[in-house]
Amino acid sequence: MNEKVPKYMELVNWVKLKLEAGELNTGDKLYSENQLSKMFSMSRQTVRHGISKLEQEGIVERIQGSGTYLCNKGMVKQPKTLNIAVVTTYVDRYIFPNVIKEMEKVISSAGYFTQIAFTYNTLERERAILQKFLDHNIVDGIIIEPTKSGLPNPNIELYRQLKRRKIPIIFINCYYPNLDLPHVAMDDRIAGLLAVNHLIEAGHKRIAGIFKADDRQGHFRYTGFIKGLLSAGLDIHDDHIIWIDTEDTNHMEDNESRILNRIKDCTASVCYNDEVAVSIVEMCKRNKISIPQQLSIISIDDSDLAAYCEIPLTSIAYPIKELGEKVATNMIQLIQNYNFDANYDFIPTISMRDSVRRLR
Amino acid sequence: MNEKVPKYMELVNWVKLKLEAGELNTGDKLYSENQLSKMFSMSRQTVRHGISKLEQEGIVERIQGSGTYLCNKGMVKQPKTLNIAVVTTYVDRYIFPNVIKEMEKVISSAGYFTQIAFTYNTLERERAILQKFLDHNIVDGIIIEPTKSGLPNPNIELYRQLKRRKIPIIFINCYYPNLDLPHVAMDDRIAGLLAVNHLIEAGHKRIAGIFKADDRQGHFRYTGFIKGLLSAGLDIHDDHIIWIDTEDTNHMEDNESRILNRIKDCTASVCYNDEVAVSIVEMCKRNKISIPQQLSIISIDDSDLAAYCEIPLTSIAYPIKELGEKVATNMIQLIQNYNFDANYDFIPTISMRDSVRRLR
DNA sequence: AATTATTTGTGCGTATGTATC
DNA sequence: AGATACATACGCACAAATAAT
Repeated sequence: MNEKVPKYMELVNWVKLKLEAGELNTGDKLYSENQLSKMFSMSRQTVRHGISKLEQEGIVERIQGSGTYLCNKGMVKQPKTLNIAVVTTYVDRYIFPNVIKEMEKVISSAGYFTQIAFTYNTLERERAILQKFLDHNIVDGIIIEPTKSGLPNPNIELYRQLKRRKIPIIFINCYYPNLDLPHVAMDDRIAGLLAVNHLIEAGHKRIAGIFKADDRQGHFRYTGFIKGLLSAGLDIHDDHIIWIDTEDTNHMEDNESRILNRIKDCTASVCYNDEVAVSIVEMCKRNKISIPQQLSIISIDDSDLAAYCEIPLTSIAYPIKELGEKVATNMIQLIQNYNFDANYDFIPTISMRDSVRRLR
Repeated sequence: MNEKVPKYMELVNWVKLKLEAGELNTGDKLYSENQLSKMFSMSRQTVRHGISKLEQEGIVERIQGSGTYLCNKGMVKQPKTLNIAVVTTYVDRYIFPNVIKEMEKVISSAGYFTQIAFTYNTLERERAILQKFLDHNIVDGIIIEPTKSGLPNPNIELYRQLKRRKIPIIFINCYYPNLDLPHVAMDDRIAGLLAVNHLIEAGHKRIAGIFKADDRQGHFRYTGFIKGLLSAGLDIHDDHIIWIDTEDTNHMEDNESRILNRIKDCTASVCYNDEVAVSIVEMCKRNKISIPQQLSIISIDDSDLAAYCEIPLTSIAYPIKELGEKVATNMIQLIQNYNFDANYDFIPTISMRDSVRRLR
C-alpha cells in the first residue's frame, strides 16, 4: 500500500528490465513519447520525465525529430579507465625492473596505461594501495605480487571487495590461499625440486636448505626441496633447514653464527633466492669457507646477482621476460573476457655456473 | 537576432556567471523556484527545467522541502584523475629504477597514482605516449625525460598542446630548448667542468672527452669540459673529442678502433656517463691498456655501474634520490598552484674511486 | 525539391503531494 | 501547525528537427 514510487519510475524500470532481458538492445529505437503515453496511461509530460531520468543515467539518447534511442552505455558497466595497475614488492632491485619493463611493453601496446605502486613487502602499504583502488575506482585491472604470502593476511578482505566489483586481478610470483583468483608464476615446487636434485646428482648427501618463512614461495620451494630429498632416499635433518624472514634478509650479518652452525655439517645448500645466496657467499668469505670446494651453493631466480656474483652462482632460472609478458597478456584478455582463465605456471630450468662442486 | 537559445538557458547561464563572478558560492542557497519564476518572468516549470540542467551538470543540488543549493563541483575544473605520469627513456638499468622508486614514494604519499611509460629514447614512442595523454586526458601532471634532446624534435608541438591544456609538465634530467617548461636536473655544465678540473688538478694535460651527440646533456657536459680546458689554459684538440650517439652505445665494439686511435695520445678521458666509461674500461682491457696507469678515466652519473665496475670508477655524482624526490614534490606543488616555479638544478659533487691516477 | 507526418523540444497553466523548518 | 520549499502529475500549444512521400 506504500505507493511511494513516482509514476514515471514505472517507465524507467520497464526500460531497464527490457534492456536486461535483451528485448531492447543497443541502438534500438524506443517507442515514441505519445505511444508510451498511451501504453502506460500517463501524460506525455510524465513520459518525458521518465525518459529524462534514463537520459541522465546514459541509458537512452534523444534525437529531436527522430526518436529516442538506447545507448551503448548500458547502465551496468562503468567507463574504462584504461589503467592497469602493477603492484610489486620492490622496484629498484633484483628481477623487478625487468619484469616491469616487459609488462609495460605489452600494456602500452594494447593501448592501456601502466600504473605502478610498491608495497616494500609490508602489509600497511599493501592495504593503503588496495584501499586507494577501492576508493577511487581508477583501474581496469590489477597485477599484484602478494605481500608476506606465507602468513595470514588481514588484507584478504580488500581483495574480496575488489573481486566483487569484478575488477580483474592476477597475482604474480605467488598467490594467497583461500582466494580464488588467477596467478602467473614459476612453479616454485619444481624450482625447489630441481635445485636439490642437481645437488644430489652431483653427489651431495648432506644438504642444507635456507628458506623464507613469511613468503609462500618459500613454502613451495621448501616443499620441492623435501620431495627431492625423500625420493632420493636421503634423511631429513630438521637442523639443516633454516627459516628466515623478510627482516632477516636485510640484516643477514645478525644471522651469521646461527646459519653457519647449522650448515657446517653439510656439503651443499639450497638457497631461497639469489639475494640470500649472495649473503651466504659473503658470509663464507668472511669465515674462510671456500665455495664450491667446502660448500656448494645453488640458488633460485637466476637474476643478475647470480650472474655477476664474485663466484658466479648456479641458479634455477626464473623466466623473467616471459613472466612479464605472459601476465600482461593475460590481463588484457581477462579485461576483455571476465571468464578467461588467466592462470599460468612456468616450468623453471637450471642455469649452471661455478658454485656447485661435483663430488667423487 | 538569432534568438535560438531556449528561455531556460537564461537562468542556467545566469547561475554560471554568478558562480564565476563569486557572487554565488559553494553551499549557498539559490532563490526559490517561485522567486526565480518572478525574477526571470518565466513559469515555474521553465525555472525547474533550467535547474534540472544545472543539476545534471552537477552545479546545484535540490533538497525537497529545503531548497536548491550550489554544489562544490564547480563546473570549471574537470575532475582530477589522480594520475601523475612518469615517462623515462629506460626502466631496467642505470639510475632509472632508483629514480622511479623515489618518485613513487612521494607521489603515492601525496595521494596520487604513478603512471609509467618508457620511450627507449625513440621519437616514435615519445610521440605515441604524448598523443595518448592528449587523447585520453587521463593525467594531472607529467614528469618526463626528453628523448634525443640534442636533436630537433618533431614532437615539440605535442608538448605545446599539453601546455595549452594547462597540464603541468616537468622535465627531468634534461629539457628541450625553445619550450618554456620547468625542469629538475643536475647542472650538466658543472658536471663536465668538475670532471675535467679533477683531471687537470691531478696533473693531466692531454685529456680526451667522449660525449653523446643526440642528447643535450651531452652538449652541456661538453660545454663544461671545454670551459675547464680553456680556463686552465690548455689547448683544445678536436680529435680528442669523440661524439657518439644512442645507437653507438649499444654497439661500442664497432667504435673500438675509432675511439682508441683518437685517445692514444691522451693520459686521461672524461666519459659522458658510466655506461660509456664501462665500455671504455672493457675496451682497454681487451687492448692491454691499463687503467689508471696508462689511462685515467672519470665518468659522470655515479651509478651502480661506477661503484661495482672491475676498476671502481671516479665519477661525478648524480643526486639520484634527491632528484626523484625533488621532481615529484615540485609536481605536487605545481598541480596545486599552476604558477609555482618548479625549476631546480642540482650542483653535482665528485665520488672519488680508483680510475684516476695522480701524475708526478 | 517541396510537402507532410512524426518526433522531440520549449513554454506555460493548474493541482496536489511531501519534506523541511 | 503552518508556511515554504521542491516533487509529481496532467493539460495544452507551438517550434524545430527529421524522415518519408
